[in-house]
Amino acid sequence: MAKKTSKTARKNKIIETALKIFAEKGFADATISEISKAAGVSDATVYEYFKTKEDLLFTIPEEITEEPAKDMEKILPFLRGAECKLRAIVQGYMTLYEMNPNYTALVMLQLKTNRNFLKTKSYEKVRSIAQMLLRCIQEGIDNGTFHKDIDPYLVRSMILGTIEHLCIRRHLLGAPTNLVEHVDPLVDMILGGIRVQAQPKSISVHLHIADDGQTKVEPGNTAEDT
Amino acid sequence: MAKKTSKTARKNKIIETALKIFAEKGFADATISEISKAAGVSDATVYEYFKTKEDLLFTIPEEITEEPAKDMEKILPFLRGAECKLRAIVQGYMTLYEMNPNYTALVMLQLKTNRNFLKTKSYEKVRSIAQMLLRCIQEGIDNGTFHKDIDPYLVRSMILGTIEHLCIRRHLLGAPTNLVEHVDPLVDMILGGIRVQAQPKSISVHLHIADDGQTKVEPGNTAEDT
Amino acid sequence: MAKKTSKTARKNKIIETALKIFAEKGFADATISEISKAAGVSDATVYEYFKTKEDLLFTIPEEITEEPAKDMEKILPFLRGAECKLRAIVQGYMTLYEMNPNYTALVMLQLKTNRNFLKTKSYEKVRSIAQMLLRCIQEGIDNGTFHKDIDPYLVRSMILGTIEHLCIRRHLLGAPTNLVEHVDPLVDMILGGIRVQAQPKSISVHLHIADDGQTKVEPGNTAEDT
Amino acid sequence: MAKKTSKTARKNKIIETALKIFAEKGFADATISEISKAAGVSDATVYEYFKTKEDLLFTIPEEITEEPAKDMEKILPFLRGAECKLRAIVQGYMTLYEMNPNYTALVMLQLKTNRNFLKTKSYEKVRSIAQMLLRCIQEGIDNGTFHKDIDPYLVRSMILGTIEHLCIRRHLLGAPTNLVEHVDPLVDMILGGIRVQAQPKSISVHLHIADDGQTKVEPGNTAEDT
DNA sequence: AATGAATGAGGGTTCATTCAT
DNA sequence: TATGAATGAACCCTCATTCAT
Repeated sequence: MAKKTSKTARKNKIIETALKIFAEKGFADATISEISKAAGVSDATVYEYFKTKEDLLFTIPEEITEEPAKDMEKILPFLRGAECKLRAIVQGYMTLYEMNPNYTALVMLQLKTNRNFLKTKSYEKVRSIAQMLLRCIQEGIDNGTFHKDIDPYLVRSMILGTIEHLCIRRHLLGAPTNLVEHVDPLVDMILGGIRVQAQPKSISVHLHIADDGQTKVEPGNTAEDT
Repeated sequence: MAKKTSKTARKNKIIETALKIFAEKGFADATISEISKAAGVSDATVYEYFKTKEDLLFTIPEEITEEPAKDMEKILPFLRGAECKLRAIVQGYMTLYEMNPNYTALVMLQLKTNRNFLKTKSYEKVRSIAQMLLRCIQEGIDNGTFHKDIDPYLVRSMILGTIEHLCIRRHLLGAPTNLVEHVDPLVDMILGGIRVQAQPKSISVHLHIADDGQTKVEPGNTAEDT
Repeated sequence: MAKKTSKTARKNKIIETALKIFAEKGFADATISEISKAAGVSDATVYEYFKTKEDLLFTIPEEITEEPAKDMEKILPFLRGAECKLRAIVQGYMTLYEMNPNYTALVMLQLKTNRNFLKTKSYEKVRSIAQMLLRCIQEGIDNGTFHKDIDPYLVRSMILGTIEHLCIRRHLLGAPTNLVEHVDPLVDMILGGIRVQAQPKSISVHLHIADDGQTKVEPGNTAEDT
Repeated sequence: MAKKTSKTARKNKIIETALKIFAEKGFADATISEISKAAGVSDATVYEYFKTKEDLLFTIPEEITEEPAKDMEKILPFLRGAECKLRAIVQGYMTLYEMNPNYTALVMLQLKTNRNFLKTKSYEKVRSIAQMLLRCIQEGIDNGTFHKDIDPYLVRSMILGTIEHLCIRRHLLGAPTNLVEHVDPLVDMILGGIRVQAQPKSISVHLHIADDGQTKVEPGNTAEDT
């Protein structure tokens, strides 16, 4: 009846509500009428903003992914070295997923499943982050940080696959409560698997030559800290 | 009409057909009537064998997973060392998924999504293989092959996540045609990341400067093998 | 629930009911649920027998037209002369429409309007009667009963148009209660307009009274020329 | 926004657009929003001018019929004889319908179908022309031009029914491209069927009994004059 | 006067599931 | 045991219409 809220506010309210309900019950089992009721609008109003139920589904990630993707693009240029960047991207993913459990469930269980999603503008945005990851791996290979003969696509699949697996476990089993704390262990393992000899590490030797003529050699700090 | 086929044969026919159709159209978009028609039975007959549509879905992996799981259990005892076993399990997964695209699509897109599946006998079988993987990682940790401080669950998530990511890519994008050829690159990278020797990659050099003025250099253990 | 009636009986019941309701409220304003309720079946049952609401509509005339069309085909060969046949066909139409007011309303108000109906098997049957009429007019022209230069299509349009106009008036205004009584007036007027000579009616007699007292009678040529 | 057009211009624009769309898609399948968009106004504006969708439909013929009806009323007094007038009216109809295909489709398929239309002011106008036709037939009967025993309503139904049949055929089948060329054939046939001279043909025998004792018989004048 | 925005009301259609035969 | 036949229960979506601005 009354126009209490701005148009975009209404639309966002619908999107938020849909996100919540789609995440909880799954796309197929959620109904528009349930969403509209929860959003405080009528069924018809939902269709004012979204062409179909699926359109509503596909619109959700568009806005959520927008900001993180842009942020990551701003951050990366400030980081030196493929390893740093890679770690940053992984952290970005983990943070995003940890802070948006509903969105995570939606992506993992409803969107990745959906063939039509691949044709979507939303998917383009999602993909853009995945492409940063790929470029970063490629960069590491090109500048000799990573092994020449690794398959960057495989590495990316390892990273994304792991993240997704953790997210799904978390959603369905409640398993790893905390996602971000897996960033370093994960990245370290990945790096351990693709890094060309922990090069610099091997060089750091600390020589302590004592007055007494004794020379004491201590191992360089090569330990990774997790 | 006439009983041309044995009861189990009928049931299997239904399961096979359901697998195909569920994989192609998704659980929600497939209809019982479509499946029954394709299986050459009536709708009602499907309900003779399966309590509900979901029951039919959940029954599918039970039989398919049965044999591979048993095979793996037989094979593992013959293999020495966590690395070997781990490689074998990965190969088992990849082979299973590569040879059964429909089953793979079903697992990746329909079953992993479904909360109810977790309560299923089928899921138990699927889990049993995942548990072998976990035990094998744990074994590596225990006997010093793998780093003490790695999280075996995370490692398993890496392995399974990567496999699943490859499978989904293959299904939706047609991307990696061949799955099995990724076994060694994947396992090697994983091992590179968790193997104990990997740590000391760093070329630790021990300098013993003796009183006698002699300096003795000993090579550290740096062996990496990719 | 219980199968009280045979399958065809059910289908016919639905058709009858639909005929009644479509005729009363119009296709657009009638609802399936209304029809199914009146027919004593469920909505879903209607869709067991008919693919869509429009399919149900189009199926109706098929059966109703079937018999009259066949009857007319049997009758015509027994009639001699285009005029007789034409009169018979008109009587057939009028009788059919007079005895089936609902069907008439359906045809006049719902079907004639509908473009899709033209692609229908039902329409073929309806057309077949109209074609008999056309052939009959053509026959009259060919054998000299009717004027050579009349347009048989126009004549048919006159006949059918008049019939339909009467039917619609009757349905909407209640005007001519009786349709069949218009058969002869209508046909006579039509014949009056197209007959080569107002043949039988005109009693043209030529009297030649000869000198010899003989009176010779010759039939006169009364040909009309338009 | 800006008031670019006068109020009546707006209204007319809506009416014209509605005519077009109703004619093309049918009343039921056309939507207000479609019409308003095509007319360059908002949905709500349509409702400023017309109370309901049906009201809009019913308003359409009012203006279109107005002029032709008045014209015909002016013309008729200049014509002598029922036949002339009848022919003029038929020509009026045919011309109107030939020149306004959308209007014709609307009348034939949407308005004649609609019970509510009968209660409309628009219908009154439409009827007024039909009444002229009736009066003209009656006049012919009264002054002996037409048979005493013909039913003027039936004759009118013949005329209007034929016209309408031709119009519908034209609209749905594209059949007679040209309507006006059917005026004379139609009217001639009608006149042939109802004109008084047709009857006496049969009776008129001219006997010339000559002085010379010869009796000469001449055929009566049965020729129709067109 | 004009409209953007919202919605009530409803309708066609689908399908998993049941049950008498 | 197998199934033809029936349906209850929903759901997505549309649109004429309203009203505050």
